[in-house]
This record gives sequence, C-alpha cells and structure tokens, in this order.
Amino acid sequence: MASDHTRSAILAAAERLYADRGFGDVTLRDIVAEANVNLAAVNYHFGSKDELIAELFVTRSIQTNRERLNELRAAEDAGGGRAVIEDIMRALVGPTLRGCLGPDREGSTAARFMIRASIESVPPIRRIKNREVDHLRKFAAAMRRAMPGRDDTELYWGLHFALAMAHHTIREKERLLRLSEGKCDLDDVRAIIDRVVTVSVMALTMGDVASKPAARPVLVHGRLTRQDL
Amino acid sequence: MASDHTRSAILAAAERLYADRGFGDVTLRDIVAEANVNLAAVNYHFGSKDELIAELFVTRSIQTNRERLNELRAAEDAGGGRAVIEDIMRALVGPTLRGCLGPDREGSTAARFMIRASIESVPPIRRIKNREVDHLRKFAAAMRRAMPGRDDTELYWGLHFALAMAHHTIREKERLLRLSEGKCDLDDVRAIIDRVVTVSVMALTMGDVASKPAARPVLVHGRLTRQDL
DNA sequence: TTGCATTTCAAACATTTGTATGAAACTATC
DNA sequence: GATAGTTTCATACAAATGTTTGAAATGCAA
Repeated sequence: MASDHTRSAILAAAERLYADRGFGDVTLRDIVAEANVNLAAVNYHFGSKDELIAELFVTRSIQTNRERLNELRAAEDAGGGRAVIEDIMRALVGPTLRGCLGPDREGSTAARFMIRASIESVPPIRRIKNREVDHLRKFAAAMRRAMPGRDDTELYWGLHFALAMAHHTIREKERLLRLSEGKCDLDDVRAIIDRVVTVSVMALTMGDVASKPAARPVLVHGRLTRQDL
Repeated sequence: MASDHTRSAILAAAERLYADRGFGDVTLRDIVAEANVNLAAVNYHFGSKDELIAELFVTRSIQTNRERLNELRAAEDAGGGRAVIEDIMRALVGPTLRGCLGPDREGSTAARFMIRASIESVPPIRRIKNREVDHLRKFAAAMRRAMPGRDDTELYWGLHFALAMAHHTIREKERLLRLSEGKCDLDDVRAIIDRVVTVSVMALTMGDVASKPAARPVLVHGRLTRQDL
C-alpha cells in the first residue's frame, strides 16, 4: 500500500461535503472533484458509494462510543466499581452533545457530519445504527448497578428519554432557536448537558409513578416549584 | 373537475408505498403502478413529485395540528381559559403518540407515513416542518398562561423536551423494543403518554435548577425515590 | 533494468428517474 | 350532437448517477 493519500482525501472531502450539503445533494462526482482524485478511485478504494458512507459513519461512531465508555469507566472507577446514575447519564449524552453543539464547533466537520447523519438517515447509516444496541446495553448494565432493585423497564425508558433529549436537541437546534427567539442558549453546552442529565435522572427516579397518573398529586395542578423538591 | 378519482388514487398509493418502503425507494413509476393510473398523471395533477410529497405531508400535519389545538382548547375551556400545564403537554404529545403507536395502529397508513416522514426527512418535508414554529408558539403561549412568572427559556426547553421524548419514541421504537427485549410496552399508548407528560412537567417545574447543578442535592447520589417527592 | 503488483485515469456503460409532449378519450354545456 | 375544456395515455426526452473497463502510470523488489 503506497500512501493512502487518495483514500484519505476522499474520506475528508466526502465528510466535508456531506456535512455541508447533506447526503441527497452530494454525488460521487462532487466528492472526487473536491478531493482532486479520479472518479473511479471511490469504487477502487471503497467498493461502492454506500461503503464509503458506512466507513465515514462507523469511524465517527466508534469515536463517540469510545468517549462514552471512557467517561463511564472513569465514573465507575471513581466510585469503586459503581458510578452514580447522574454520572452514567452524563457519560451517555455528554460526548455527543459536546461534539455537536457549542459555538466553536461550527467548524468541526466531524460534528456537522454526525448531525447530518442524524437528520437525514440513509440506508447504509441506518444499517449501522441498528447494531448500536449492544453499545447501549453496557449503559443499561451500569444503570442497573447504580440503581439496584429498580425495575428494568424504568431503566430502559430513562435511557431512551436521555438519548431522546440529547439527539432531538442536536437535530432541532435551529427550530428551538427560532421558537425561543434566541432565548435558549445552544452554545452553553455545559448547561445543556446538565439540563438533560437532570431531567433524565428525574425520569429514572420517578420510577413506576408514570404508569399510575393518579399517584402524582403534586403535579396535577402544575404548581410544583423548586422549593417543593 | 370530474371526480378526483385519479388524484386520490395517487395520493393513497403514494402514502401507502412511502409508509412501507420509504421515500428513497419509491419512484413515480411504483406509485402509478400501485394506483393503476398513467405515469403522466402525477405531473398533471400535482405538478411534480415533490409537490405530491408536500401535499401528503401537509394534509397529515394539518390533521395532527388540529387535533392538538382541539385538545388544548378543550383543556383551556375546562379550566376557564387557563389549562393546567399537564393537560397542555398532553395536548401537545398525545395526538402524535396516539396516531403513531399502539397495537391496532400497525395498519394505519397515515401513521406509518408520518413515522417515515419523521425518520427519513426529504427536502419538501423539511421545508414544511420549518413553518411548524408558528403552531408551537400557540402551545408556548398556553404554557405561559399556565405558569405565569416562569422564565420563558424554561418554557421552551420543556416544550422542546416533550417533543423530543414523543418523537424519539416514535422514531426509535424498534430500537427501544430490542434494547429492552420487549420489556417496554409500546402498545400501551396511554401509559406512554402519561410517562412523557409526567417527565415533561417535571422538567418544566424544575425550572432554573438545571443551570445550577450544585443546587440539586437530592439527586447527586441518584437515590431519590418516589417517596422523596 | 526488468518484472510484477498496485494505483490512477479517461472514457464509456447501463440504468434509473422525473418530466414533457402531443394525440386520443372523455365530459359537460349549449 | 357539435364544441370546448378537461383528463388520460403511450411514448419520448434529457439529465444524472453509480459503476465498470482497460489501458497507462507508478512504485517496488529482484
């Protein structure tokens, strides 16, 4: 293998173009023009367009997953093998939110690519996402250790809602910005992570209440304030 | 105008095919074959493929938005012009969740179409979604009336998170099902709505806590149980 | 240098796809 | 029942796009 030059030029150009203009609008000819390589090089090095997209997404996914697991292990080590639930949720949503939001992240091609992959999901990416369940199970296991005795169902719902808030914030940040007329600060990533983590932990610690609406007297009139905690 | 037969046959066939196989995999030729009409009929009646998709999505969006506003008004009327926050959130997420989840909804073409539109967003649909902000403002206004004095920012975040949980549950229901090995019951729509509403209201009533993580002592060790409420 | 494998290149291929055309069929009005 | 407007139809068009091909160039080892 000579130098990988062509291969990495294609990867870089493809990621940049996909991040900027989306998968639907970028053709192989756009990519090879941006990378200054021959059209056939894509099929030579990657086999097909879909495999190129898959490689891009897998690379970035592995990075994110590794960051998540590093944070999770750090939290578990600090707690002697059992992390507190708050830190687990932080490890789950932190890396993605930090990577995709924030003021300086505007220039991060990788982050914008992952946002794009989250918004307009194409077949090769969908196939990979389907294998993400194994990764999430590690978090479910950590949560189970942190909250022994809690029903598994609640754990999964909490995990699910945490990802919901994180991903939806990334996906719909433009809309939230417009809806709030700029009042919601999407550059303060730390505050956003705190917010998502806090709500996730609340959801988890509410437990079985959710299925019994009558058992929520303090909420019925929507008058619960911070002091009521 | 004669009978609208061709027009509605195209709409029905297109919605069914898009719902089943996604936008990327369905061509105009597939649609006209399913509808038993001529290829040129699409452009004659709708102008273009994108306008056909737009009409499908607009129709279903209007239906959902109307349901939401009906529920909202009913709640406000019942409360003498001011609905409780819980009912407002229920009006926001209830129609979509009821429409897209549940056991018998498997056969609802409209619901499956909207799920598809939520998963693989295509240009004509994205353009329409961008105009959805005005509709959400009505809910923000109702929430403001229900929780006077609360900071607007918190209102928007709560609204945003409610939609996040609802939409993500629809989008990723397969994954949640697989992750939880079937333990999360995605057919019990009423329980899911309660769950989303409860967490949303919690998020809203937490208010400014989120930006000050140090002010959450009861949560730090993840030991808050139902009794602590 | 010679020989062999790898990589690059220009060009062509083969489809697919949305759209346009113009004639034919149909419908309703007078 | 003739006419004008509407709708349907078969067919063609034009453009885009991923992929393939076979030769040329390049790099490397003997």
